[in-house]
Amino acid sequence: MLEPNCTLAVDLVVLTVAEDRLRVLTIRRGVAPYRGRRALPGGFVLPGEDLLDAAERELREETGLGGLRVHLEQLATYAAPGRDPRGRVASVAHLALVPPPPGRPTGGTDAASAQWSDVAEVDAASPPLAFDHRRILRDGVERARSKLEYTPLAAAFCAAEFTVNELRLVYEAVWGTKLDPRNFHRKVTGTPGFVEPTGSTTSRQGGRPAQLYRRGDAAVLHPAMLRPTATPTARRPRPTGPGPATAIQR
Amino acid sequence: MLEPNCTLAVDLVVLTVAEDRLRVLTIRRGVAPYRGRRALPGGFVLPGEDLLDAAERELREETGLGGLRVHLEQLATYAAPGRDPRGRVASVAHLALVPPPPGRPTGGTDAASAQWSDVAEVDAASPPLAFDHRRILRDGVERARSKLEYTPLAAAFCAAEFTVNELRLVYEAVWGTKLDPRNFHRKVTGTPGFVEPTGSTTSRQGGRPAQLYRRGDAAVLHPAMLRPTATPTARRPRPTGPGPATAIQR
DNA sequence: TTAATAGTGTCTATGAGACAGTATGCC
DNA sequence: GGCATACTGTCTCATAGACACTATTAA
Repeated sequence: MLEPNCTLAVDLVVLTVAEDRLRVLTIRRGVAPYRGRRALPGGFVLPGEDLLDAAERELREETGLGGLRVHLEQLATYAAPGRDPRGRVASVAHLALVPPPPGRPTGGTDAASAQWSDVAEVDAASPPLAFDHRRILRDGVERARSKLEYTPLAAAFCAAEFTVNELRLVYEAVWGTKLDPRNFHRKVTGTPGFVEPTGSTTSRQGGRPAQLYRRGDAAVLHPAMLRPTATPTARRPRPTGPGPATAIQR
Repeated sequence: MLEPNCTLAVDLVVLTVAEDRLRVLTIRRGVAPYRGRRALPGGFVLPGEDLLDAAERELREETGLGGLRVHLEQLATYAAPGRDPRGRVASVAHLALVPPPPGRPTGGTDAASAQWSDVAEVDAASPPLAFDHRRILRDGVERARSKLEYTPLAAAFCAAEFTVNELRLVYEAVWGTKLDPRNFHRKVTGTPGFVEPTGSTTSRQGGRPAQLYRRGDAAVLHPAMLRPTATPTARRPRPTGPGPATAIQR
């Protein structure tokens, strides 16, 4: 047998979209170190427990998100020496995407007060999150942003049935951009496997009733839903003047 | 202080392209468990050592890849209970992309014989790689494949200066596809920040001398180099017959 | 009716892929 | 010259984005 030399933990970046903003679940630490500080929910991996199971258990225990459909995936591992004053702790961070929670999250055993907060505010908060959780949060948000580009995972932020409009609001909240509703609609319904119509409609928005959709069965999107880029294509200067369009090389 | 409950290790998926094939570095295990089996190089993280440093050290120690430029990034963490019979081991796998090695890799301390092998052969080998290394290898290869799409990382497989042709051979080896040399050339040289001309040329291929390039400074490619898809766009049936091109919906 | 949201059509610019054709080296 | 590789031009189709327009409900 080997001599154990570190403690294995999981931390959770739990994201949702509520009131058109990207939100993250944080807890207030009830014990040292960083007692009283906000932190990402997490905890130690039990003997005989795999990482994803530990993350799922913590999600239930600490956040009271019992029955929700969640998307859960491993994010990255953080094990810098000194990141935890109690000793060598390797934290395997996980990313969870959940639909908007019905009410306030309920604190569990060691989570004094779980709470949804605006991601930007948490990132800029003073004092910052405990440990290296600010970095983990940033990595998680960036992962979520890029996953929305090439997977149908935005639906994980919605209820089981949703309208195209609701899906667009998810994209806008996560990316922090505005999208053209009409082009978005065409793109979503035109990408095979992205969404499936349920056949029923809803008029919860007012206006013409909208079709309801379920998440489709595609694992990746073809074509992808690319984020609008600041430089639409790195804006190569268009040849507008007279003369040959191609510059002489060499 | 906390009671350590696991052992922290790093494993390496070291990939290169040699003779137009994607190759992975494996070692033969000199100690139990899985003694005599092929495995990915790796080892335990030292006290006070961060993960990436451990991976870098193992890369040097175990594989004799001393002075090479390498790209090294964290891949994922594998910690299923029972994955190592010696006890609870969390392996933080890393992905390394290296230029074609000048000679045979030299085995280090506990690596009896490091060796480059065809990725497909290793994946299909019997007996399979030790531990869960087959799964790790697959995840690493898939990561490399998709990273080539949206980053200029293919250049990590090349010498410091390379031709467009050499870069294309990298893509073809990693993706296992053929690419049109002419379109590839236009795309690579037209994507800002992908490659930078050095000004000099080479005629190592025979034929007209080729420009030499260095890796550019872009972190991501705009536009991306997408893998050719089996279904170019999920092939919606093209309207070829007479009559209105758009089918009536509903 | 108006307001509001849902959804379609169409135009333009750009990129992907196919492939003809030109450039420049070595034999 | 012949051949091989490097590179450019051009055509076609698909997609992204802009935006006019139609559809269907509630008040």
